[in-house]
Formats: sequence, C-alpha cells, structure tokens
Amino acid sequence: MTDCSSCVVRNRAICASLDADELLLLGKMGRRQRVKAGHTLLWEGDDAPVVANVLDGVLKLVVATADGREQIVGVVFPSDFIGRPFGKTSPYSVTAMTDAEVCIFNRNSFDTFASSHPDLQQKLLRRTLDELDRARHWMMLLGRKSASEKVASFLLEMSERLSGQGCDAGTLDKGFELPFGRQQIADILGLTIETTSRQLTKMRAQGVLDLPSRREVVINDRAAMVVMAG
Amino acid sequence: MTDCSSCVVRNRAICASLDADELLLLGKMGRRQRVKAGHTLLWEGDDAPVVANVLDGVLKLVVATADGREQIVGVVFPSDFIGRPFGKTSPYSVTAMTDAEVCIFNRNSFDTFASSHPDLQQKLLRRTLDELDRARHWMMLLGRKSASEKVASFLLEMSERLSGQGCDAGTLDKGFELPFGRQQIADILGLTIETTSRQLTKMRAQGVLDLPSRREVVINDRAAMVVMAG
DNA sequence: CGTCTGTTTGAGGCTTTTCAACTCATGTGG
DNA sequence: CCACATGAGTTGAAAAGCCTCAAACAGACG
Repeated sequence: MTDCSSCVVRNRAICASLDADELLLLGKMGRRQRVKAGHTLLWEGDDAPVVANVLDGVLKLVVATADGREQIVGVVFPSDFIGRPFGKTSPYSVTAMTDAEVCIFNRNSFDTFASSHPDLQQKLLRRTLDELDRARHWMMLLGRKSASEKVASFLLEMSERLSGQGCDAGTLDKGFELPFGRQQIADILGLTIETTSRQLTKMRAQGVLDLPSRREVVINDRAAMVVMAG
Repeated sequence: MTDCSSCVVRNRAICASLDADELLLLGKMGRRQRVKAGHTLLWEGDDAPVVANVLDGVLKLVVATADGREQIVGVVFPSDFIGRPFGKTSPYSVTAMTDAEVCIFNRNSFDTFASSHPDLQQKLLRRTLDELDRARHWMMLLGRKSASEKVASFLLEMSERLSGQGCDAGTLDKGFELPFGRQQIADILGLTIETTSRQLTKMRAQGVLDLPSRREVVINDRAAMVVMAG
C-alpha cells in the first residue's frame, strides 16, 4: 500500500479530488514502482492490466508499424495519468525516457473505484479532454508543418511544459534540459534524426538558440521561434 | 425543447445512460438544429458556448495555420459528441461536410447537468478515451506513413465506420460512398489533393479498387489493401 | 588510449509538392 | 438544343524537401 497523503503529486494528479478517507482506500489499491530509463511498462496490443499515475520522470507513448517505424503519440510528465481505463487493450506502448516512478493500480479495481467516485471520474474526463486537444493540435503539426516549423513548435511546447515542472511554475525559462535524445525528438515530430539535427544546427547558426550540451537548449529569440513555428 | 424518446441516436449517443426522467430534463435544455453542408458550427479559438450530439450527417473538426493550411483532426458521425465541455475555447472549427442535424446544448447548462449525472459523465469519458485512441492512431499515420499507406488506411477506416451506419451494422460493404471530396481526403491525410488523386488512380490501375463515381469507392481486394496500409 | 554510443555533416536519390494544363460532368443563358 | 462557364478531379513536368546511406565527429567511460 501507498501513503498518498505525502505523495509528491497529491495536489496535481487526479487524486486531488478525493478526501482523506477515499485517499486511504485508493492508497490500499496502489503501489509505487520504479521504472528504469528505457524500460517498457505497457506493450502495444497487450491486454493492459494496469493504470498508473506518474510520480517522477518522463515516459513516452509509442505506436509502431509492423516494419519497425515508430511514432511517439504522447509524452507524460509527473502527475499525468497513464493507461486505458474501461477494459481495452493498450493501443500504444508506454516506455520510460528517464528513470521514473509511477503509482500503479490494478485496472479492474481502479475502474470500480472510479465508477463510484464521480469527482475522480470528472478529473479524469477533464484530463482526457485536455490530452485529446493536445493530440489534435499535434496532428496539425504532423500533417501540415515543415521540418523547421516542427522543430520550432516542439521546442516552444517543451519549454512550456518543462517550465511548469519546477517550483517557479508560470515563468518561461530561456534554457531547459530535454529529457530525450535526437532520435526521440525525431519520433515525436515524424522526422528522421538527421533532419532534426540539421534543423537544430540551422537555428543555432541563425542565433535563435544555443545548444550548450546534447540535451540542453537555450532559446535566445523566442519571438523569432514563434514565427518559425508557423 | 426536444423529444429525446424518439431520437434517432437515442441508444447510441451519451444520452443512452439516462432514464426517462433525466432524458426529459436534458430534452428541455436541448434543441435541434440543421446545419447546411459547408456551414461552420463552431470556430477555432472562439469561446464555444455550446456542445452537441450529431443526429444526422457528417462534420469535420479542422485546425488551421495562420497562412491557411488546414488539417482535419476529426470526423464525427451520427451519435458522436461535439464540443469542449468544462469551459475552454474550442481548439478547432466544426464544419458540416454534408447537410447535417445536431442536438445543441448550452455548454454551461450541460456542464452542470453532467456534473450531477455520473453515468452520463462516464459515457462521455469512455467516448473521449476512444476518440483519444483514434487520434493517436492517426498521429502514427500522419507522422510515419507514405502517401499510398495513408490512402489505403483511410479507405479501410472509412469502410468500417460507414458500414456501422446502416441497419446491417457489422458487415463490411465492399462499396461505399464517401461523404467528402478529394480536397477533404487530402486534409485528413496531410497530403495534397494531387497526391491523393494519383494514389487513388494507381490503386484503380492495380485493380485493388473501383471508382464508379466521384464519391463512390468499391474495394475489390481488401487483403491487398490491408497490406498496402502498412 | 581505445571503444562505444549518440550526434553531426555530406552527397545523392526518391517522394511529395508545386504549378499548370487539361478533362469531365453539370448547370445556365442565348 | 447548343455554346459556354463553372467547379471538381486528373494528369504531366519540374522543383523542393526530406530521406537514405555513409562517413566523420564528440563526449563518456573503462
């Protein structure tokens, strides 16, 4: 069992809708689990037996074709919800991009619990609606944007989502550290690793950004970046 | 007010979770509205004051860039739900692709009603989760599939979704009529109208399909089509 | 110091887009 | 009834953009 009252994402995750008693009940169902970077929590097509909350780290949702092409269809951060409630096989794999920690629930137990806790279900609905908006926004990027627009859009979104992480939520840092490498950026944007790399180099040459190290990005000219994002 | 008990989508839409009394209450809030093909119900970025159920016809959800490129991020059929509950501006435009009829609710009233009807909310949650899965599946298509794979995938999906429409749900018709033209297919697949047209012509030349008229498609060799879909 | 992994860079080729012309079905007015 | 305009779809040629393959490079680590 898990002690929810001291949970790091207690107030941001869907659990935030629950009172002390309910939290205790949910806590009995959940258990914390560490996932090492690169390890896969859920496999695409499997009858996924669990749902989970992310406590720490970053995970990716991946869809693959038979011949091995991969597309990242979602990136989840702490307090985000993972999995497919209500009895469906997982339509994507969930893999840790960094060392991560999640709070896992048996799906059937969770479904039952959710059904009798409308507030929790509403929180889940809101979250799912937001995810859907984000996914549809991303569809525009994948279908209609050029490589440079894709990279610019990606950096701006990451800058926003990663800034929300720390204590000083709200302020946009100029610099931030990406939790993933070039290949994964490419898999998010529907590009190859080479094209991604070239676009970044071009932007650095233009002075719009700096790349102090492999995973660090500093946005020098956010306005220009917004224009490039299309 | 609307008479829900005789509604054509009564048993398929989210309303299916409601009993007679609740239905009457919801019916007082709703009103039927016709939308002519080409007319837009909701504009991207607008503070959308309504949500709706589709009664008849087909509508598209569109995201556009500043310079006019369009990506269709969703297609909704009868019994599907439209709109963004819980107080957000609409992240996309909703436009009728055929003459359509919808059952409209004031969003605030609907939100309130939903909050006090967990069954309705759960139906909405399930629907949203399904939409999210569909959207993510589509992201793979947009990001990683070739033009011919895109067209083949599209035709297969449309064949399935349009077959579900009639009385004989479940059986896959070889032939069906698309509710949209070439440009709109292109906007769904993230291609140009020319590329779309060329792929269709190529498939016809290969004998995989027939194109009896502009909007009709007959799939001759479904197995081959599945292979082509990647 | 050498190896390993991840990234950058280069050259060439292929797919898709772009631009333009043409076809075909439909509808309108003379 | 026919000439003509109209809009959607098809086809062709050329160009652009992105991908593929290959090689060089950089940082981390034993």
